[in-house]
Amino acid sequence: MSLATNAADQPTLYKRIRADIEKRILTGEWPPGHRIPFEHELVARYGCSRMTVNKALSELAQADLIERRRRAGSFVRRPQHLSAVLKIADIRAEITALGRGYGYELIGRKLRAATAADRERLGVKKAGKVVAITCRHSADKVPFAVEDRLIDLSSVPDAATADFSREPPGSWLLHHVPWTEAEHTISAIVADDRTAEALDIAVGAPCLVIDRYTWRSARTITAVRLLYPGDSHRLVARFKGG
Amino acid sequence: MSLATNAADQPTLYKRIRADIEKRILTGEWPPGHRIPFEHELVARYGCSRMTVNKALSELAQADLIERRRRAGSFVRRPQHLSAVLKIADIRAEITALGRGYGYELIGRKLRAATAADRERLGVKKAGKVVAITCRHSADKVPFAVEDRLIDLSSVPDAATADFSREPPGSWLLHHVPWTEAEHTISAIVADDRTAEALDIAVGAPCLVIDRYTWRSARTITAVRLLYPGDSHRLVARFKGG
DNA sequence: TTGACTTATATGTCTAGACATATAATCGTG
DNA sequence: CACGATTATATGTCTAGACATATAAGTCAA
Repeated sequence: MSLATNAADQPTLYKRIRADIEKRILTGEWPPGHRIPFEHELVARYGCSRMTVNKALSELAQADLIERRRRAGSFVRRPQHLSAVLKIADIRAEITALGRGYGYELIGRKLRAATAADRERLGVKKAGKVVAITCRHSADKVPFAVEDRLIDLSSVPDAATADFSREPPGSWLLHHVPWTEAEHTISAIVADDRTAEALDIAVGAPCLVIDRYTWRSARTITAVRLLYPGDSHRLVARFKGG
Repeated sequence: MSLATNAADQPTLYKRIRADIEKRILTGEWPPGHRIPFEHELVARYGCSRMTVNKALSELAQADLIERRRRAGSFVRRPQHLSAVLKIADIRAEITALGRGYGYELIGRKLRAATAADRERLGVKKAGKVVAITCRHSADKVPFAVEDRLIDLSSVPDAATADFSREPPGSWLLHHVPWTEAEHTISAIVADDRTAEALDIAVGAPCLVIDRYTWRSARTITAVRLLYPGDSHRLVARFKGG
């Protein structure tokens, strides 16, 4: 005989409040800069305690949809710089997710004392050992990307003995080393002889370049350059915002 | 004579709890999958009420750093697909932020009934009017990007009368139309005659291409293609993750 | 008009409870 | 042993208060 305690409302109250406000913001009814009702007004409107509306508003603030100012109130934030969540998965996962057959080929692997160029690329000052890896990823036997990677062995000693002949270094690192920060730089180049051969495209064809640097608490882990055939591969970023 | 009520701790308690846990996750001390202490344990450790630790844990969950499961506990999430926040600001803001002089030039503007190609590009089915705009952005008098844009007038009627000869359409839209969702596609091409001339680069030089589609609640607003000289311009994405 | 001081107020944080609910673990039974 | 019913438990939500604190707004004197 026990019925739902809250008659016919699926979501919890604070979620309903949050969704109500979010909707008004996204539909433009409350434009950027608009002052949202005060907490005590929402308390009156929804007949709940202040902690409940506070939770709803706090989450909206955490999501950067509104800005809260003491004594002044809460305001709809203006569409911040267009920011997109660019999902760049591990290449193997990316190809597998596309339902295509993943292929991997280790082209070269060298363990050496860091040269001046290596140190500059990794952004470290003192000397140390590094592993340099070149490899190729393919999808359904067609070259998908070539990878040129440098791993700092003082940050990741295990990489010296890891077997990269079958497991791609990106996947290996992802599962062995936690990262805290990274940076991508995206640019375009035209294929030189070596790149053209590796990707099986014409010399002078466009290539998309991703340079990725990964750190763990200010300590460099790896620097990698990925080259994709530019006219075929596409990076897609989807985002939401106010 | 009034001292701080809480002796020598700047941040509030729940923020300290949150920061403590975040640190352990980011340093790898608590790896992905690790169960973090139960709320009642944290309550005992910090000597506070459950609502306080609950607030800390809820925020970590909202930030996708941990996952909370009823009866089971809270767990460190595994590094989701590498996801980067790619900040692609309004071009004018981007150039200004670099401390360079922004220049803008409207190359062409046409108001027309949507052609089949327009409709396909915007992803709409029924006919309607569109504005097609071509323009060029420059930094310190040097071509920075050329823009080729289509605006759906059924979504943004004001765009028909807006003056795009001085204000770039991107900035105008950003300030007049709230967006809810967008998608970027990044690729590389080599410059053809027209592009080479517009960007003042050689024919066959690499170009970075960004195609951006913007919607407002499933309604297409605009489709834009931006072409950047590929060897000079770089998109930088920074991100954090577990 | 300007600057310094005071006050009012909205948000920020916190408590000590309460009941709801999903689900892992246990217990019985066929 | 397999499977369904029961129980224990950690999180989820909520309340009715409390005091802290930043700051917009008002007050008043120079």
